[in-house]
Amino acid sequence: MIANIGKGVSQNQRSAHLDAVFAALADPTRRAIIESLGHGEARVTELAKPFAMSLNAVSKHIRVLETSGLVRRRKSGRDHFLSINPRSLDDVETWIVVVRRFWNQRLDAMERLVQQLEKEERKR
Amino acid sequence: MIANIGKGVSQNQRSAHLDAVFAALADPTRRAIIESLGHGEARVTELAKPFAMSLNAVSKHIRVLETSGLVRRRKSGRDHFLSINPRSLDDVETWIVVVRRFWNQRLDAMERLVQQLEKEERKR
DNA sequence: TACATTGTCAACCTAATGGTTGAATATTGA
DNA sequence: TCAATATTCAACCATTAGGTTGACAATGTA
Repeated sequence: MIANIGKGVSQNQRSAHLDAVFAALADPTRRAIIESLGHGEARVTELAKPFAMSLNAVSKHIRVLETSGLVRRRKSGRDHFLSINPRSLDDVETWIVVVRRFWNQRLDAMERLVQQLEKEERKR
Repeated sequence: MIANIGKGVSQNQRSAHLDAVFAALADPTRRAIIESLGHGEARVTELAKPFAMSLNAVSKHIRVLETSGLVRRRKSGRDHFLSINPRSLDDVETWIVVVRRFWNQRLDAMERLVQQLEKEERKR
C-alpha cells in the first residue's frame, strides 16, 4: 500500500533509513565512491586519490556512506577496507519503483478517461 | 559505461541533476508530498494539510521539488496546482539500476572465483 | 628505536537547510 | 468596494553539511 511507504508524520525507521540513503546519494563525491567500489574493496587513501580534496574530507564522506549502510568497513592493521553493501539499494529502489507504478496507474487512468471522452465526442 | 555516470571531478549537468533529485527525496515531508501527488494534482493548501508545520514550510518544500524537476506547477487564478513529472525519476532509477548491475557483475565474478577454488580444492 | 604511513578525531569556518513569523500580492466573492 | 482566501516573499534563527587544518593513535618498516 502506498500509504505505508512514508507517512510524513511520525517518522518510522524505514523512512529514517530512506532519509539517510537518499542524503548519502545526493553528493557527487559519494556517488563516485560508490561507483568506484564496484571494482572491489578499497582503502581510504585509494578511494581519496581521484578527488581534489583532503583525505579527511573523503574520510568523512566514507563515514556518511557507512552510517547510511551503503558501504561496510573491514579493518586489517592500519588499513581500512571499504566495500559495497549489495542489499543497501533495495529500499530506495523499491520506493522508486512503487511510487512510479502508482503514478503510472493514475496516468493510465487519465489516458483511459481521455479516450472515453474522445469516443463520446465522436458519437455526437 | 559506468565511468560516465559521474566522474566526481568536473560536475556535469547530469550529476548536478542527480544531486538535486536525491537531495529532494532525502526529506520525508517531500517524499510524502510526492506520494500524495500520485492521487492527482493538488493545491498547496491541500498538500500542506497532513503536516504539522506551517503552510510556508510546505510551500518551500514544494519549491524544492519543483526546482529539482520532480513536480510541475500550473497556476489558475490564485490556486497553484502541483502535479508529478512522470519522467523525473528516470535518471535516479537508471543510476541505481546501472550501479547495481555493475555491483552484481563483480559479485558474480567473485562467486565464480569461489566455486573455481572449491573445485580445485576437491581435486587435491 | 626511529620514522613513515594510514586513518580518525577535534575544532573551526562558511554555506545551505528546514523551520518560524510577518508582510505583500493576487484573486475571488459578497 | 471590502473582506476573505491562496500563495509567495523576506527576514530571521538553529542546525547540519562539507570543507579546512592540526593533533593524535596505531601500525608497518628501515
